Amino acid sequence: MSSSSTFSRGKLAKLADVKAETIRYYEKCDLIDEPPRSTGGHRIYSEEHLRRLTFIRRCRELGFSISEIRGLLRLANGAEASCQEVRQATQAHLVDVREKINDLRKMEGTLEDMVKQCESNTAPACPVIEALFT
Amino acid sequence: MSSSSTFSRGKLAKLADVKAETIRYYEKCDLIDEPPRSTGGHRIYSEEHLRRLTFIRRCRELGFSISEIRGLLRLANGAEASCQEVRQATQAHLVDVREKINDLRKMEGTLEDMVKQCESNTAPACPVIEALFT
DNA sequence: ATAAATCCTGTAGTAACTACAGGATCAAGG
DNA sequence: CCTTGATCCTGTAGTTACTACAGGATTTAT
Repeated sequence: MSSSSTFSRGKLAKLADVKAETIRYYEKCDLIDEPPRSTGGHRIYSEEHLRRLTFIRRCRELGFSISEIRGLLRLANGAEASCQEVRQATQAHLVDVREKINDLRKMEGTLEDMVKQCESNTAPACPVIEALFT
Repeated sequence: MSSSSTFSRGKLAKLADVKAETIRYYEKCDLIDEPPRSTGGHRIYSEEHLRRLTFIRRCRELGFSISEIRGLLRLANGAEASCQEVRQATQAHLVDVREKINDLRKMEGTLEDMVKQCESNTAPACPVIEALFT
């Protein structure tokens, strides 16, 4: 049933679109299991590792922290009725993301004002610098 | 002319709305000058330090990095014709901020979709988790 | 068989702080 | 003046999520 390809760390990195060193880091963080080794000590990864690593990368792209991902992985591998918990975690994270957007919008507005002030300025001194000091 | 109050580190921290330890950190980063010391070795800050620290805090609130602030402080203390350079630095930073907002908006959209999928789900398994694995 | 590519480990560096430990000093009250 | 509690001193280590070595060993390709 399951194709049973195996990969070196570098190959897995390419397939999952993650840097090779990052894989070692995720192992240290207990996000991915220690894989079996070759006789020479090289890590040998499976399709399952690839799946899991892809999941982790997607979550990181969505801004989940390592410990949040740990939680999601627990839910993913746990009992079936995890959908509600996943939704709650996602919603909580959504709140964070929206807060960050709000903060950045405020910054954007202020920076826009600063640029405008600079543009309309004819005096020798910079009014923006002055304003920031006050 | 200039009132010449002096402050301890803790007092300065409160006045500038910055943590006391952060002041020491900024000194190590060369953002603020080493102040004179009391006979016992305690730092003695002046109004000028307060002005500068306030400037730094404002900039941090606008998302400027320490090294960007170093640049702005150079402009602020330098020759008069710095307004154009300040505008350029601010505009460059504005581009960064807008990029971050865009990224976060994308995250927001995806997270909203995930929550919706979770809400309309009646199956035992969570479709979101599945999707992230694929 | 040999050379190039990849892998191994452990450690240190990044940004911008924050949090100690173990003392010394300062400010206020008695 | 003296005590006591608050604050200050230094240096170091921790935080997050990686990234980048150094100095070898192993694997892969020719």
